[in-house]
Amino acid sequence: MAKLPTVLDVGLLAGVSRQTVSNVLNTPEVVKPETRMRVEAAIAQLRYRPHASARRLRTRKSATLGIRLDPMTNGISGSVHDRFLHALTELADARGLRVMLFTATGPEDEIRQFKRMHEGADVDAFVLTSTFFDDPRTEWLIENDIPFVTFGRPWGIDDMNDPRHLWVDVDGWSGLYQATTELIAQGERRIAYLGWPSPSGTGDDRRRGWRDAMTEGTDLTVPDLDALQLAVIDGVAQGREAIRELGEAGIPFDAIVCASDSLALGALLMVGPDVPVIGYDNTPVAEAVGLSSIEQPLEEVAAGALELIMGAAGSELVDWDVAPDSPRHRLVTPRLITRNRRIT
Amino acid sequence: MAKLPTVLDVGLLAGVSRQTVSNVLNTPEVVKPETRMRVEAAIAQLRYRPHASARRLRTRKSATLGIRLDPMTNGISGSVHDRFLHALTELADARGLRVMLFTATGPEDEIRQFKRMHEGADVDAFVLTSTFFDDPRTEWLIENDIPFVTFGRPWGIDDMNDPRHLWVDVDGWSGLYQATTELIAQGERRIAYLGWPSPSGTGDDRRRGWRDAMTEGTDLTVPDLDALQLAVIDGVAQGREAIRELGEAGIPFDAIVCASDSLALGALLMVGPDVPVIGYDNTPVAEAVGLSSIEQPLEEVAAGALELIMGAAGSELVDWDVAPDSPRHRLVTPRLITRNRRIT
DNA sequence: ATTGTGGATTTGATCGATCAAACTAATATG
DNA sequence: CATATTAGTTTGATCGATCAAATCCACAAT
Repeated sequence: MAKLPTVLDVGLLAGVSRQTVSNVLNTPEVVKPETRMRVEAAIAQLRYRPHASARRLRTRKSATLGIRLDPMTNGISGSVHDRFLHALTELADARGLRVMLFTATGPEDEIRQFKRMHEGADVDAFVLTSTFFDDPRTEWLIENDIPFVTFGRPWGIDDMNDPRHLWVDVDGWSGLYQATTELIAQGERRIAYLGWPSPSGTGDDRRRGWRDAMTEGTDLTVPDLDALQLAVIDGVAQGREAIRELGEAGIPFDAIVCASDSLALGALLMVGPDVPVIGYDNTPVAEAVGLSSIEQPLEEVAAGALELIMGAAGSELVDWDVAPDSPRHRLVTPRLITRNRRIT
Repeated sequence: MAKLPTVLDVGLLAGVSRQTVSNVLNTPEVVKPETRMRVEAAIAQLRYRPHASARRLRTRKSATLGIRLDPMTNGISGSVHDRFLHALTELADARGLRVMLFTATGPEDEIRQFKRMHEGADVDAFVLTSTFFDDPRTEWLIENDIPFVTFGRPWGIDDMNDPRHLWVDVDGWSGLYQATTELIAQGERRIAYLGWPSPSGTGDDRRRGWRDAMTEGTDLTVPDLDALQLAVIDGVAQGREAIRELGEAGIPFDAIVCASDSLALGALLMVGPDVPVIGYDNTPVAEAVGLSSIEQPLEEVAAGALELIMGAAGSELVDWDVAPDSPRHRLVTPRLITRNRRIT
């Protein structure tokens, strides 16, 4: 295995010094065009590639993002995180960035990992998913001045407009509002909401979307809405059970909107083909059984995350002193995918 | 942001040289126990962490595995790759290894990525998934002496016992054999096989499992089996259509075993609740609709991959000159998960 | 002819760790 | 007693790149 070429080898061949080679690579504008072309030819001829670790050691940058691989991907909705990961990796790749994975047993362990990877110059920044109320991870990252962006709004004490905390999120309110409004337009009146118990940032947000649409679009009273509003732990069995109980309680309903596809599938298995059901996440399951669902535009979320932290293009972190007016967060709108039920 | 401590700082505090600190970290057995303890105390006090890039520059090792993130294996079975990735990341983490992701537009592009990441000392070794006939990637990696392990047997010209090619795989033959045998034991006779067109390494392997079980366990003739053997592109709609055509052709069947959950779901939507169907991969969809399916033990696959390439423990690549008898491949056995249909 | 200016390029130092060789002191060998 | 031997530790060099400062050079202004 022949020794790999270095900047020096390239320089020797092109008749310039190592630094000029480095300049051609990093700041081409300072090199005279004809010199640059000669160096570029030498680079091509030797098939030179910069040594990533050497560069990182010197620059203290790694052009790498760290992201935790969620341990609890079981269940249908796991695919959301995975699809986000796909989109992120592809878009990062297009910018010359790498994505490094890690796992953690809990928030404290995750913080320990942050420290390790950041100190070792393994990663420049982190992408956090599944943020929750008063998340200790964001707190710690802010204190330690480590760049990061979250997929998910800060739900706790943290000011949503804190400029030190970048975030992208999907407007769950809008998703449920769209779904509910669509059903109302189709003539449904008593539309039930099958969601999760409070407090849950995303869950409460989605529920409000349904409630606002119902208040505006129907003449149902507050007690009516309260009766149609179900809150259970996420899961197919739980969704099914909740709808069964609703029916047994003698509360009539014409349609159901849900906080997840798991719940929606449960509902759907209970009510049969005649009651419209709309899920959330547009998972493969929804597609397979022909369930209408709300699609999160994860490519857009991933693109937003990268833009917030690295700017519109490139692989350098945004310098907030230089670009104080860069946007700090982004809310993307999901869209309703309408399908014809396939379960008979 | 205070300057991070280095080996020198630790040495100064412990009253030893930088090299001794390095030895404590890498070859503790050569350091006198009492010195070692003093150094360890200093490391703890300063919260010293070795700088990953500096170490990599010197050692030319990165303690990192590279794995390609499949381009949106949309559809239900995408979760297999993702589950494998989860298992791999967790097990790698336990050994102090990192997993780095990348994407590629095709085999040639993937080879270009191999080169970049390996030369830049970004990764020590690669894990390949979804190998296919005469895969050019394995060819290239072998030629360039870059360590790798594949999830999937070499299906082409490559000798399965080529010691330069490490692989782990799931015994698809056994999976289908188990499923078919189980159905025969339940009294089914005319069991159809819904699979993919040849040539397909995994597909052909699974089909053979079904055929062998049928030949041994029933008195069906070769023409019978040929009639019951369906080959279509993977997908819910395709599976459904294939079974519809089978019925229309007037070929009777009592049960169906499939090469994937997608096909199985399609079949299941066609035949209704009375015909037993068994899928493959045990995806969330299978769980949700109560479909029996063959589970691939992906944790075991991931563990196997790591053991082949890094030895039973540790984060150093196996040195084949030192350990010429290390195993070169591993075949793990899947198991049948039996469920009660939930689709009514 | 002298000095100044700015563009283009080169040189020396450095990032943090490990390797290879050298050194020290204590023990063993002939 | 002189010389190996060995365990434990230190010193010098190096990995490949980039930063900061120095140098070189052509050309203009005085």
